[in-house]
Amino acid sequence: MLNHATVSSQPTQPFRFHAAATDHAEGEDSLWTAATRQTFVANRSVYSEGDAADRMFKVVTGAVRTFRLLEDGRRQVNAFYLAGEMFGLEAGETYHFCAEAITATQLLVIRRDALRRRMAARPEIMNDLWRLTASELERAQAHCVLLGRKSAMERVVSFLMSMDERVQHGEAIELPMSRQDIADFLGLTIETVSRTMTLLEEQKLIAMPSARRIVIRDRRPLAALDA
Amino acid sequence: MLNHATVSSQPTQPFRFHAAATDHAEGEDSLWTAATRQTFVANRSVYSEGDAADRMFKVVTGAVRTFRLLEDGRRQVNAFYLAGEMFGLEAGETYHFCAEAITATQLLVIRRDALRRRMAARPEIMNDLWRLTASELERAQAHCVLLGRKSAMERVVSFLMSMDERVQHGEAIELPMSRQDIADFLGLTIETVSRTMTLLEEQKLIAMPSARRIVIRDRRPLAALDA
DNA sequence: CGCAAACTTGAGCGTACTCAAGCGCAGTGG
DNA sequence: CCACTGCGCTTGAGTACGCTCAAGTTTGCG
Repeated sequence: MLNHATVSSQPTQPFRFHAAATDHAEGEDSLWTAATRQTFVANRSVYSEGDAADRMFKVVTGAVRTFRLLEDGRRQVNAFYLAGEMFGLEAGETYHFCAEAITATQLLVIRRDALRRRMAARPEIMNDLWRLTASELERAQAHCVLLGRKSAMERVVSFLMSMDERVQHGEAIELPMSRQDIADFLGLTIETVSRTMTLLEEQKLIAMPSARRIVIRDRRPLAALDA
Repeated sequence: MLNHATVSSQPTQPFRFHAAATDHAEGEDSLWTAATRQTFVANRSVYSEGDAADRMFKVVTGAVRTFRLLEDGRRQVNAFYLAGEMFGLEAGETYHFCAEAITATQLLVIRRDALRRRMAARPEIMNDLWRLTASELERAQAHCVLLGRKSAMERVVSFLMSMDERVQHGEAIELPMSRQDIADFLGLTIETVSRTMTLLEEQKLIAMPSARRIVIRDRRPLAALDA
């Protein structure tokens, strides 16, 4: 049985099953050992809105974005998934989003019928999947607060702090996604994201060795903005 | 067993179990017949953020809002729940939102341990609750698109269309919530909501016999705006 | 090295916000 | 019966934050 005490308390972070579930012989590993591995080049679609939701994924390396498009091309990025994070779990029959690899990406893929078989054998798995859905819900709700009520500066800081927590960071945060991806995630334009980051750099709160590498220089005021 | 084919295809609408599950002797009713009934006056809190999530609710009459507050008083309304709709289901141990009665409201209340007992007896119920969580997730994600990428006009129209579908409408839509509630739901200010509705009225797309009563006059262009 | 894509910067604009006043309706009391 | 009051809503004027359009600049890759 999976460790139920490890549901993330961080609503901005995708759910992960306990990484060190060594005392659970049939824990996480039993789910993903049956999985196949699949490699995607940058910008390759994993699935599209409306596709039959017959698989679930876990990022091994790389990064994935899920998003929705409006008719006129406006895009809302729903979430980014980094190494160790799972996505593509649907209760219904079809996906409600598009998912694309951001960079070269390796995914573990588990078929839904395999999932169902395992659930039949060990009903606790259903509970775990429910909690995964619930943690995605929590994340989406927190994102609504950001999109509905926060300024551009607060959004960008919130994003950077979240990435900082999720990336295994030696010094700098490596951003796999473009400014356009970030903008579409935060409900801003690419120019506003760029300007806001420049402002943070001018205020010496962050450093940008390159556009995709961010170093947090002064955590305190950033955390305050991320209330 | 509940009718699994009835997961709402409308992401903007809270989930309802099939209303006419007459062929399922132990369907929805078996869940809520064990429930107690509780009455709330307008603006009375149902639960607060951080409270132990030990109960789940179903609106009999009235309306409920769930929301989150930031330190400085900014508020994001997550959802409105009308008659027949359920809320307060959490996978974790505490609520992530505040819930308040908007008007005088009657709720069915089911305790979580009762829910757990029923799940133990009939595991399909867990599946139904998972689907309820999943439909809330879908709604939240659709709301992210609205908050991140839609104009004030599109947001207001989207809200009105959603209310129109959910309220059992004879002619007019009766809004239980204030302009402030709507504004905090749509990520706008009260003035913008008011101005936008006035504009819709001037364009003869809606009529407002009173501030809380809205009549859809020309559905076509409104539906186009709600793409 | 050269090109294209990604990112940054600048100038001007527009949508939605802020601040403020006015309106309308329901409830209350003279 | 009607003024009074309070609250919710509307309307107005001015502003600001983030967007649009348009160069530049940097980066990565062939």
